[in-house]
Order: sequence, then structure tokens, then C-alpha cells
Amino acid sequence: MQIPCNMRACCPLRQPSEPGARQGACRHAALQGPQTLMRLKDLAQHLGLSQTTVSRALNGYPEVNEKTRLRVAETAARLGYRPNANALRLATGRAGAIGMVLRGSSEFGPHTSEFLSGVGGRLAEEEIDIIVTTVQTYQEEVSAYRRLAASQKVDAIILHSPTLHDQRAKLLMELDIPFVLHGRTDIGAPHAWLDIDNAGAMERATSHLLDLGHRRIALLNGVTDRTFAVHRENGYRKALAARGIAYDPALQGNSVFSDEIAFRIAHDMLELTPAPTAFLAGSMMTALGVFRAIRQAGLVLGKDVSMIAHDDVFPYLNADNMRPSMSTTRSSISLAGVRIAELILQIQAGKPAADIHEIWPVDLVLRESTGPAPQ
Amino acid sequence: MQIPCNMRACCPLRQPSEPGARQGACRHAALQGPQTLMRLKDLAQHLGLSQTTVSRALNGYPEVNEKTRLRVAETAARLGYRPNANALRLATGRAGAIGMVLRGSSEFGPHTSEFLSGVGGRLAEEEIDIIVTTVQTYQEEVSAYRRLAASQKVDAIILHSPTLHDQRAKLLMELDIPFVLHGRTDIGAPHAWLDIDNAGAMERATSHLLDLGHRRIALLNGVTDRTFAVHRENGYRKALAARGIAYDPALQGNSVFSDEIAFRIAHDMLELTPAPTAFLAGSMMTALGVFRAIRQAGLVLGKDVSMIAHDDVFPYLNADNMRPSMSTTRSSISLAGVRIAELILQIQAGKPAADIHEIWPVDLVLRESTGPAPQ
DNA sequence: AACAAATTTCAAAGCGCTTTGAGGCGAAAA
DNA sequence: TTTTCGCCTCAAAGCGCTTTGAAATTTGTT
Repeated sequence: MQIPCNMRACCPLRQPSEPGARQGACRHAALQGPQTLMRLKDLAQHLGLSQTTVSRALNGYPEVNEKTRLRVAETAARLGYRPNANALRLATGRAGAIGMVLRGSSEFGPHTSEFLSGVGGRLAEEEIDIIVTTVQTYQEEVSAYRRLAASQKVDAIILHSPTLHDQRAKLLMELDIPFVLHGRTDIGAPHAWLDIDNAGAMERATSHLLDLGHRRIALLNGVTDRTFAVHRENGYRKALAARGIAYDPALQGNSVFSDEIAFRIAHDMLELTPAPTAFLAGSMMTALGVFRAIRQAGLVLGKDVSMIAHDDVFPYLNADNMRPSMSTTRSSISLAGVRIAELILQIQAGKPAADIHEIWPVDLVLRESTGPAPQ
Repeated sequence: MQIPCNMRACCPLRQPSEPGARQGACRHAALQGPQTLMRLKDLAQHLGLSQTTVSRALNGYPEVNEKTRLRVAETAARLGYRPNANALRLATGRAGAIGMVLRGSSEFGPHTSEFLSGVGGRLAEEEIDIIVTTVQTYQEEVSAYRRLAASQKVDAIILHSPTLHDQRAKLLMELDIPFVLHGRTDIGAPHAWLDIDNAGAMERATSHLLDLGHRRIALLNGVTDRTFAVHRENGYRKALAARGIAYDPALQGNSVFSDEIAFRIAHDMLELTPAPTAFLAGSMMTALGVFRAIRQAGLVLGKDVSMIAHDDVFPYLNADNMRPSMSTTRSSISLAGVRIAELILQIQAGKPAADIHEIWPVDLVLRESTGPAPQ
């Protein structure tokens, strides 16, 4: 039911006529219903105080009598008062939100979800919300950042999945909008980032397989232009080189992490002569695909073929519960999210972004999927 | 580098002292740097026009000379002007955002990502962004909705994963905030929803397996209190009943959809006597787990055992590319997202939410994973 | 009791935008 | 030439909040 509404901002006599002009029903009508929202003015009136005092009381300024503050807080809670977010943001100049841009279907997988869940958990405590923008192309992504910056919708941005020299990071610096990078890039300027030690992890995992006697070790890596994939390859090659084993490009696959693609790559690799006796899987999804390929080739994981997978610790895909249980390089992507949220809060509190860089070590967890190389 | 800033709203002489008080560095300082943001006032000045005229020109009101409008639009684009989102929202009373609350780790899986990607794609066209809130408990979820409503951060909400009588839907109605439900619930009041025909899909899939001669058909269903799980069980039982086959509770599993859990359930079921000869897998993740269990039991999928999985159409998990390719009940969850975004826009344009309900049919796609029951 | 100091409260300005009602300007009508 | 009417533009109010600087009140001193 539409009640006629005489609020100015809501029902202009003249509607814009051009295409692209704003339009929409009058939500104020709804607000006049039973569920009328409590505003600061109402609350102040209700309390017999001025708006200033109430605002001060709620925001913890020292000039307010403790008794008054308590009364205000109690009443506000009881009446369910919440400041209008947009008014608050306009007045403070703080957006109370951070942004994250996700590249459409390809990127928006389990990793992102899990990461976002970590970020969100931490930021929720501070009443900061996350604005998620999905884009399809690089150009769209760039203009999404410009838009976020110019419209001041966010106080900071989380940038992720960087390339070696990531132009997006450069852009964000130019736009002068605080950001934290999940991963690493070299743009010749200091900025905040947090990454895991991909090179070290791969080096250790590879070394361990070499220790077990494996000599043909396949690496199912991420897409080539990503920093993390380069780092992983570096670690892998370093371990091989340390034993004087030649790097064989036929044993590296570069792709997005998916069960199905990993299956095909592993399947093909297992038909090589000599075939690899061990796999380094880039993610748990990848591991599942490799696992299928191993089974289909009539081989037994942990016996005929070994595997170490990188585990981002998904709640619904537990390496320990697999059969055989999966040896992994492990680093919780959700904890990384929590920490990055924390870093953003620190930047907002004044810490220079240039001082923020963290490299997290990666656990190597040995389980049943790794065993000595077959004779 | 911190430049001292004399803007009032930014650097109060007295800081709040209470815990929980707002704090933060002065971002205005940054704004005074080289990248000074263009505001309406600046733009108007630049053009030698009044703010009103510029605003009108940009918003397509008829009172502006077409020539002027073009000049304004061109200049705005060239200078990268974007209205301050919060000012705009405050003035118009429209939040320009929709909200979605995600239940922490358990729910935030591939389905959600893919869905969100659909929603986001459509809403991006209208410059509406998505505020994602993550919560852990039901109580937190409820207060998240209350907060979103009271602070007017969003114009509408997408509710998902409903139970049969979902209290959250009731709450949103009480809060008088527009929402669209992805799924179905009965709260005794009309509201907007979009759902796929889960019952029909399961009925057809089950019937097909029965046609192939299968008599012991296992159903790997979702958690019991979800509407979609109930609907799927209904469809399954209806098909069984139509052939006079008794429902065997031992052949239904209820769990979240994950590779690993599905593996264990399927594994156990295959040890029953008589064992199931066919599986209905609730998701592609589930299918992978079942697949592993089948392999491990030394059986061949599509020959010894059949399977039909529900496919939400993930870009990285393609039923067609699996070996053997997977027979599926298929319905794109990302398209559902796009459509729900569309429905939200319709509600905002004045369409009564009570008039909105859509049930989408589900494709049955037969591929190699289904075959006649073994003798 | 009288005055200063500290405490508490207030009215008003401003955040950047949209929208109003009125004013200015030139062209068509008288 | 004067009047009237469109067309275009403007200054100002208001969205709901925070923050200021001053006023009102209480408390402490002499």
C-alpha cells in the first residue's frame, strides 16, 4: 500500500525525465508505518536532553555526567536507536566500510569466501562493513576502484591476487586510498601487505619428497602471472637445484585451482614416461582432481604416488578426514583475513602503511598421502 | 606523512576518552594532497554554474539546456567527478546498497560465492553495492538484520537458506525492510521469493533411476531443517511411492554439502547389504566425495553404480568435463542471483513484494554417470 | 557569602548533496 | 514599445548526524 508522502526529498513534483535518472517508490511511506525509526532528535526529546548531549553521551565524550550517559545508553538500547549510517558518515567523513573487488566467476571461489569470512568477522566487531564489488574484466576492476575512491564509499580496500608488478596497487596509491595487499607485488613503492611464505613452503615440501626418494615431482601451480605461483615455482626449483635435479617443464602445470582441471593435468602427466611419482597440488580442490586421476590410473595414493597439497584450511574440506589423509602445506586463509582486517584498523589508527609487511610461515603437515618413492 | 588539518569534522581538539569511542587518523590530510577530490561545488565553479544546475544536469532533470547538460556531463567525466556517496544517500534517503548476511564458515561456500557473483553483476549496473555481513550464530544474524534496518545502511536484503518456517523472514517483515528470499518458507504472510523446483527435480531424477532398474537409491540430502532439503526428500519419496517402493531411511544422509562428508556417508552406505546401486548427490561437491567412495569400493561409476548430482553450475567444476561425465539436475545459481537482483530493482521501482514468487524448473541432463542397474 | 573554576548542557554550524520556490533573461504576443 | 510566457539559473533549506564555542549550572575556595 502506498501512502502519499509529503517529504520533500522523497516525492518531487517533477520527476527527472532523462534515461538513467533515479527513480523508485517512496520508502518514507513505509517509515511512517508502525515501525517508525527512532532518530537522534526523537531520542533526545524522549530523554529531555539536547541532541548534542545525547550524541556526546553515546560517543563517549568526557563532558557528560556518568549518570546521564548511563541513562542515555540504556534508553537508546531499549528503544533500539541506531544512528543513521549515512548521516554519521557524512558528518565524520569516515565511510565505515572497506571494499573488496572480486573478478567475476574465475576468482570468486572458495578461497575468497573463506578469506572474506575472516575479514568480516574481525571488522564486524568495529561495525565496519564490507562492500563487495564483482567485475568481469580488468578494465572494470580499475574503474571500480576509481569509483570507490571518488565516491568515498570505503575507507580502505583489500587488494588480492597480485601479479609481480601489479598496476592495481599502483593505481590505489595514486588514488591515495589506503589498502592492504593480500599477497606481494613490486611496484617500487612501499605499501602494506601480508603474504604467506609460498617459496619456503614449496621448498620444504619438495625437499621432503626428495628425501623420500622421489625424483619426478609434478607441480600443479596457479596461473603463471600471479606472484604466488612464481614464488612457488621458485621454491620448487630451489629444492630441486639443491639436489642437482634438473627442472622439467613438462612436470609443471599452470591453471586456476579446480578439481576438474587438475584431474586433466594430472591424468596427462601420469601418462608421461617416466611418470611423476609425486605431486605438489596447489590447493585442496586441485588435490581432489589429482586424487581422481591417480585412482583412475589404477594407482594408490600414499603408496604408488605421493602428494602434498596446499591447504588453505576450508571448514568443509578437511585434509585430516580424507582417505588417505592428505599431507599438506597449511596456512589458514581465514586467519589471514582476520589479520588483514586488523592491519586495516591499524592503518586507520594512524600506523603508516609503509611499515606493514608480514610474511607468514607455512606449516608442513605430514599425513598418509606421502610415502617413499616406489622402487 | 601527516599534514596538519584544520577541518572541523576531522581533528577535534578533544578526543573521546571512553573505550569504544571513535578514533582514527585524519584522512582529510590525504585529501588535500595532489589527488584532491572534486566535489560538486568545485565542479560547478569550474563550469561557471551553480551547484543546482550541475546537479540537475547530471540527474537528468528537464529544466536544463541540452547543450549545458552535455557540457556538464563531459566535464564531470573528464575531471572524474563522483558525488560523495554518503551525502547523496543522506539527501535522497536511498542507501544505494543491499545487504546479505552470511552465516560464518559453514554457509559461506562455493554456492554463496557463485550466487553473489550473479547478484553483484546485475546490481553493479545500477551502481548499487552489496554489503556482506558475516555472522557466526543465529542471534548474531538477527541483530545484524536489526542493525542494517535501524542504521538504514541498505535498501533491501537478500535472505537465503530458509527453514520451513523461517523466523528471519518474519523479522524482516516486522522491520519493514524489503527483502527477497532465495528459497521458500511459510510464515503465513506474502513476501517475495525465488526458488528452484527442488521437489520436481528430485522426483524426475529418482524416476529416471527407477526406470533404469535401480531399486536401492541413496539420497545425499542437505541438513534436515532446510526447506530445500525437505522438498528434495518429498520429490524423492513421491517417485519411490509411485513405483510402490518403500522408503528406507538408511539410504538418506543429511549433512552440509562437502566432498569429505559425502565420502564418508557414501562409503558407509556402500557397505550396507544390499548396497545402493545409485546415488542422488546434493551438490557437485557431494558428487566428488561419492565418486571417491565408489572408486575406493572398487566399483565403476556409470556401470556398477549410477549417480545424478545436483549442479549449481560452478565455473570451476564442470559436470561435462568430469570422467565419467556427470548426469545432473541443473540450475544455475548465478542466474538465480541475477534474477533476484532484478526482483529487488522491481521492488524498489514500486512492484509489490507480495506479487513476487518464482519457481524455476530444473534441467535433467543425462550423461555417462547413469546407467542400467547391475543385474 | 562571594567569586573563580570546573562541570554540564545548549543552540548553531557544517558535512556534500538534492530539491524547492523564486528570480533573471530573452523571445513571442499584444 | 510593453507585457507575458517559457526557459534557464540561482540562493537557500534540509537530510541526520558530529563538533564547536558559549551559556548555564554546580562545585570548590577564600
